[in-house]
Amino acid sequence: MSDKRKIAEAVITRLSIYNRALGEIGKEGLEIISSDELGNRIGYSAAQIRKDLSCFGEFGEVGKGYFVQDLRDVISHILGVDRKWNVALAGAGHLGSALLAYPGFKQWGFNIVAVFDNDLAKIGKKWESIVIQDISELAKTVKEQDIRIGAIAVPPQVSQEIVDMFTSCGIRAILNFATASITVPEGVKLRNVDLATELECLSYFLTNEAEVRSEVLGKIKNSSGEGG
Amino acid sequence: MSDKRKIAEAVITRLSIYNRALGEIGKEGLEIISSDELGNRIGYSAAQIRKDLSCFGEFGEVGKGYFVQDLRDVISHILGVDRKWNVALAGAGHLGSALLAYPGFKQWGFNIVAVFDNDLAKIGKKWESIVIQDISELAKTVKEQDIRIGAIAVPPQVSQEIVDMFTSCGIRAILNFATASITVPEGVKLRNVDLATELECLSYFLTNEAEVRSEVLGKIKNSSGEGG
DNA sequence: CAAATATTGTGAAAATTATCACAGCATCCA
DNA sequence: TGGATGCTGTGATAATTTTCACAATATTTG
Ligand SMILES: NC(=O)c1ccc[n+]([C@@H]2O[C@H](COP(=O)([O-])OP(=O)(O)OC[C@H]3O[C@@H](n4cnc5c(N)ncnc54)[C@H](O)[C@@H]3O)[C@@H](O)[C@H]2O)c1
Ligand SMILES: NC(=O)c1ccc[n+]([C@@H]2O[C@H](COP(=O)([O-])OP(=O)(O)OC[C@H]3O[C@@H](n4cnc5c(N)ncnc54)[C@H](O)[C@@H]3O)[C@@H](O)[C@H]2O)c1
Repeated sequence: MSDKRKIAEAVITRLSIYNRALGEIGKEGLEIISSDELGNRIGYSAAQIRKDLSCFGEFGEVGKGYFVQDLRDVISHILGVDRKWNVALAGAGHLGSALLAYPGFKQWGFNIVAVFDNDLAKIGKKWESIVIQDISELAKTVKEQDIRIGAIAVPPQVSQEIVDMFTSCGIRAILNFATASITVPEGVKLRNVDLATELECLSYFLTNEAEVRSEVLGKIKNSSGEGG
Repeated sequence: MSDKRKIAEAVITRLSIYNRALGEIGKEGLEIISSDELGNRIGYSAAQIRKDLSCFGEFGEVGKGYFVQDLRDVISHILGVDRKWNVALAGAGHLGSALLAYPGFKQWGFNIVAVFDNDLAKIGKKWESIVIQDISELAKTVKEQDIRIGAIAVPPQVSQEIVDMFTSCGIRAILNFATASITVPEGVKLRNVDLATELECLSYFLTNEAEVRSEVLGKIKNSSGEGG
């Protein structure tokens, strides 16, 4: 059942999680895995996994399970990560530098090919082969370098400005680390990495649920936010 | 209608977002705001906001709206952020250092009071008043310093180990930055900050939806991941 | 070979979540 | 004063998401 209905964002998020798990499983040398076993590892139900996959096609072998490598290739293709993406980073401060130094992005196929700041002390400095550019060059560079994804690591007060710069030069996908309420035009996908919200959810849990829940401690549960 | 039913995690996440928006609105000097206007700013429907709040009580004034400061206080209390929380950080590498240097946490009431690593070159070094400790001291320090939240910024391969250390010394709330499939016991809340997943969702969007969506560009939409 | 076992893919049912729509109250305005 | 307006809180309704449960088919075992 792989017709082109609107797929829920939650499905995509889980696909990404399945994909990572499949990578780990592959490294262990396992060639085939059932939805049940995969689910146990990552804390989702077998039915959920099968339903999610069924949005895109039939990839399993009845009575057997899924070929780990094949399923991985399929999911990678669905996610569009069987290619490289060029990423621009705005803000070369503490967080921006950590992101730049992080080899994970490149490994996953997301290349930070340009970095922008407005601090004269930083502009012109190099990180590996990338020279930090003046923020005013953003639009030009985005076009020249075929950049499709923008990452935002500037202070909250200016984050909306940067979003606007990105969207007006054609960027359709933005990863925002600034803790601010920002807005994008329709047709642009924004994902927020919002530490304040993460911590506040933990705080809520500790305040309102932790005691009650801990009574039933013992069983293992999932790894994706619903640990209780 | 504020009885003690199980509240959906999504509600808590939004509460946190409302709270931040209320902070910004307060700074602008506005004293009262309607659910409708608040919703417009952050991309949620007025009904959604009212429903979410109604899980906890009645905080608005009919015909008027919500007192910005009062609602903020109420939400802060619900989230349990009208107090301080002690946080332990495992891993003082690139990301760990950025987190340590980030003043936001303290401002929000989350104090990183202890940092752990297993690299002898790092152990003993100071960041402001915090000395990086050997990871083996984790349990002792967590108890001594009344630490309730653990943050994980170690390499993926060892992240599950650290989770186990945290949970076995009583930590019930964990914020994980390592890109790995990890698991926690029931009664422990885990939130993952998973950049791989974030980027892969963007990649999916660019690959499968961006062109179609961009036809209807123009209208402003919400700021929380559903920008399309 | 037949019976037992494993596992998928998927309709149907259940559960959860979001939206609608409006009664009811407060405020404003003439 | 009284009618128009603005906005909340919520029951009802709609939509979405997850879980269930099983037919269909492959594999293993004796
Ligand atoms: N550091 C963290 O661990 C962390 C954690 C959570 C959230 N954040 C968020 O990430 C963002 C960056 O945090 P940080 O700690 O790196 O801050 P930072 O101050 O170290 O870096 C911000 C950088 O943005 C640059 N900048 C400022 N205005 C700019 C503009 N108009 N155009 C281009 N560049 C500009 C600054 O020169 C600086 O280099 C902030 O919004 C912060 O809330 C950071
Ligand atoms: N840096 C980033 O921007 C970034 C982005 C996304 C995800 N991450 C994830 O965050 C984690 C940390 O990334 P990083 O870039 O800071 O890596 P890093 O290598 O710079 O830092 C890891 C730190 O953990 C320490 N460590 C290793 N094993 C340990 C153990 N058993 N006990 C205690 N400490 C130990 C190391 O000594 C090092 O200081 C990784 O899991 C990575 O996947 C990082």
